[in-house]
Amino acid sequence: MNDLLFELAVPAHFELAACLEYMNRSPLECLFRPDAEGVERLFMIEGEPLLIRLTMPGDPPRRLRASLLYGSVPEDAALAGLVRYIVEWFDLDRDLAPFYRMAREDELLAPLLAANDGLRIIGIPDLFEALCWAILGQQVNLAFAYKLKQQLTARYGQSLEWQGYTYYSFPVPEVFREVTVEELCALQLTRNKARTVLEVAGLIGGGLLSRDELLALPAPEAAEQRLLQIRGIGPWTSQYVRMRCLRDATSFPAGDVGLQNAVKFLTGMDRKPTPAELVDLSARWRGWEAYATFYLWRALY
DNA sequence: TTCCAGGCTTAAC
DNA sequence: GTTAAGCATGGA
Repeated sequence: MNDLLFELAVPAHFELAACLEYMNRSPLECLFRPDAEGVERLFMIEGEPLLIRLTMPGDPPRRLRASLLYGSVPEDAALAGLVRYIVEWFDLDRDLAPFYRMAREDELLAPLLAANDGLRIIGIPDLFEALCWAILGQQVNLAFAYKLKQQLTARYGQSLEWQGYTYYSFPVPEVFREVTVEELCALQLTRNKARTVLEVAGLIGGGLLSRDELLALPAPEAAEQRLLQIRGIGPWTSQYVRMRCLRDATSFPAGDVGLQNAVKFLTGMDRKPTPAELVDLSARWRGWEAYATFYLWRALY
């Protein structure tokens, strides 16, 4: 089966190849499967698995095509939700022209534009997944964060085996209702991470926290404050979620050690810049801090 | 062994 | 409000 599901027009400054290069950064990524031409991802729609492949065929390729590899064509509402997910995943409805105009003149960003032309912030549209990914990534190296995510997903998520490969979807918050901190610690989460994951699962599963609610707040800063009320979620995590899930282009995780290392490397500093120095530096990226960050991260890999 | 990694909390000033 | 110390785990 390889049915056309839908096609989307893509904006200027979008290159699937650049996005795939980013998505391919870790062989331990378990929630999607990128290759040279496209990416595959498992969705669970009303309990039914749906395996999708995204490509950009044609020459010149100007449309993003979603093909159905496994499952049955969803009904209109579910299909619309899937389209929305793809748009948010690749940040397709954002006009990047202003960012490119600014970044082309920027000493630090210009070389990164050239090397990553058409890269967009790869989003994590699902709030629970985004929060968990951020929590798992606190204070550990990325390889280990991917390992934690893989173990959590394999244990509590759903999967589909198709043509010899196992695809996974991230667990929904509800499955953690009876899960204990000890069970998560067995997956190598620290007690703090385990407690925070369960706390967030309870809030989202209980209807006390949602992406829509955060987006409905008057300002991104308000969403950040809401997330900061949760024990185990600090400035970095909430800024990260603003950037990857709430799609706030102005979010700037100044405390991010990856960002610090990228700036150190690109400027030739003999030490990492302090968060305060990064905030000062980011003034010239105003309005596009999250995109600057995402591109700066690319200097590390 | 030491140091670092896409931090957070608590206690002390 | 700001800073320091403790935490906890794997990888280089």
